[in-house]
Amino acid sequence: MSHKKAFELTPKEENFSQWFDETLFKAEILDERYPVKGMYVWLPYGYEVMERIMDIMEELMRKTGHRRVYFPGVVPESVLGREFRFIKGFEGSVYWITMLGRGQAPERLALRPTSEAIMYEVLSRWIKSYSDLPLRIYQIVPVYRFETKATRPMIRVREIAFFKEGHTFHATYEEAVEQVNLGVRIYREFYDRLLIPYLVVKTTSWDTFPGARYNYDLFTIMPDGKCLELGSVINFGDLFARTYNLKYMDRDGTEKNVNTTSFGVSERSLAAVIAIHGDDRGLRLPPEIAPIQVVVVPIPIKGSVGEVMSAAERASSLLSEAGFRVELDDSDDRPGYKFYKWELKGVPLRIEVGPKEARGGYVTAVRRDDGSREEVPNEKLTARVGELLEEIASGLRTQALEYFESRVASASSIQEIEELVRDKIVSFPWCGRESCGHRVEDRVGYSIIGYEENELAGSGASCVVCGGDAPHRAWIGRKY
RNA sequence: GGGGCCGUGGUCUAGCUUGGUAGGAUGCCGGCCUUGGGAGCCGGCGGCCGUGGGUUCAAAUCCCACCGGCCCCA
Repeated sequence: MSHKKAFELTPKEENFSQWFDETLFKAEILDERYPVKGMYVWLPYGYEVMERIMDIMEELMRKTGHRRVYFPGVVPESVLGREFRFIKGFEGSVYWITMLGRGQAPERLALRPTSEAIMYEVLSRWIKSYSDLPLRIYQIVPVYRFETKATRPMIRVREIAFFKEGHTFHATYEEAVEQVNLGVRIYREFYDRLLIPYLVVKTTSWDTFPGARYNYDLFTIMPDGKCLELGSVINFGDLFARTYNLKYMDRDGTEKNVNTTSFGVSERSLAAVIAIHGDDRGLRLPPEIAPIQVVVVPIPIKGSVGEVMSAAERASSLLSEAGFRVELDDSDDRPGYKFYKWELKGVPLRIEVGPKEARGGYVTAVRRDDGSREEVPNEKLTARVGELLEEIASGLRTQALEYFESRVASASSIQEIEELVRDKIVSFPWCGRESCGHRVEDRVGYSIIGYEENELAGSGASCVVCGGDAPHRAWIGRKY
């Protein structure tokens, strides 16, 4: 490996994994050098981006009637164990606390791998009547999963540091169905605001979360052509309720089971932002989540240091007063060095102020999304910066969509799937029968990611296996 | 889950085959000089060579185990 400068990256196309790891470290998102496998340190800059992402999520959750709570991170085996009924082999991916101080724990305790069991244990005491329903809560906490040898920062981790898990409780199955649809809408809006293209699919019956009636997953496609699951919305019906004794008294005086759902997203949302928008120079952050939206770089030349610095300061404070997040980089480094540094960190807009600008009453604005530059007169500064940030967001969205489109394809026969799936995520018509689904998976060698239900209804499409009427559009491809 | 490769100042790395004073680049600190895409010069700082054990007069180097990382396959 040849030597790289502090801000230099392996080209993204050449080796995505390496590009991703280097970017996380050099842009100061994560420190990967923590000595526990699958766990990473979040650096201030990375934490700030993640906070802004979670702010969007919280805004959406509040708007839709979900309230934030906190439940403990430790659960006794006897409580978690009831869940194992559904989730075979789950025990093997739990972090167990077996010692308490110097002594053996009387009962093993688990670090939460997810919080259904923890919450349901308590909620059976909260929920007594139909008037206690619906109940919608969420929390943002770390969860622990001892799985996969092949850990990867932010994508396959053993400590999910930012797990937003929503849990809802309903009187009827129909309401739970409505809730799941709401959950999908929330996630759509969330990823729309992150400018990330995605696919919403229902998972196949044989790949559905254990203990669930059905679930929807959101996927995006990473630069190495693999699907990344970005979120999941699960309808448990009353299956968990029966295990955890979640009952309520209905209007008619009879006791009924509560219907439950859960839905979660994690720091994978940031992984997608970084992977999809990033380029060979580093991050390209959407303005909404960029900790610094505008960086002002003064370019002092001997003899004009004073006027350049004061023009830069003026621009910086004007923008700051107008509500933009601005950084004036008046450090001692040379301008070129600063350009590379802030580009790596993904700052959407750079304002350059040199002697020409200072004297001419304007600044030079350079966009991170496409590198284009323009002169902005001082009197139009704040208005134009606002417009530019919007243009940058839409530029990023357009580029991301173009990439996404280039990575998907549709097939109408198994043979076509086999050809296309080599470097694409492929859709195909499916009748919905399990045997036909398995047949495709066996032939193609990958599993079905999920299907868009009734997306092809009435189109006359025929199943790639049996040739029968195919109402569903299924998707198949490589997965993380 | 199966197989392979690797671990040397913050970062990247030479040295390991054939045991004998750990070398460079970058970074960091101080100073001078500079600033329109990673400047230059002078001086300085920074290493129990991943951890533990073994072989040996002597281990970064050879052997074993563990921890951590990367790659390929399922």
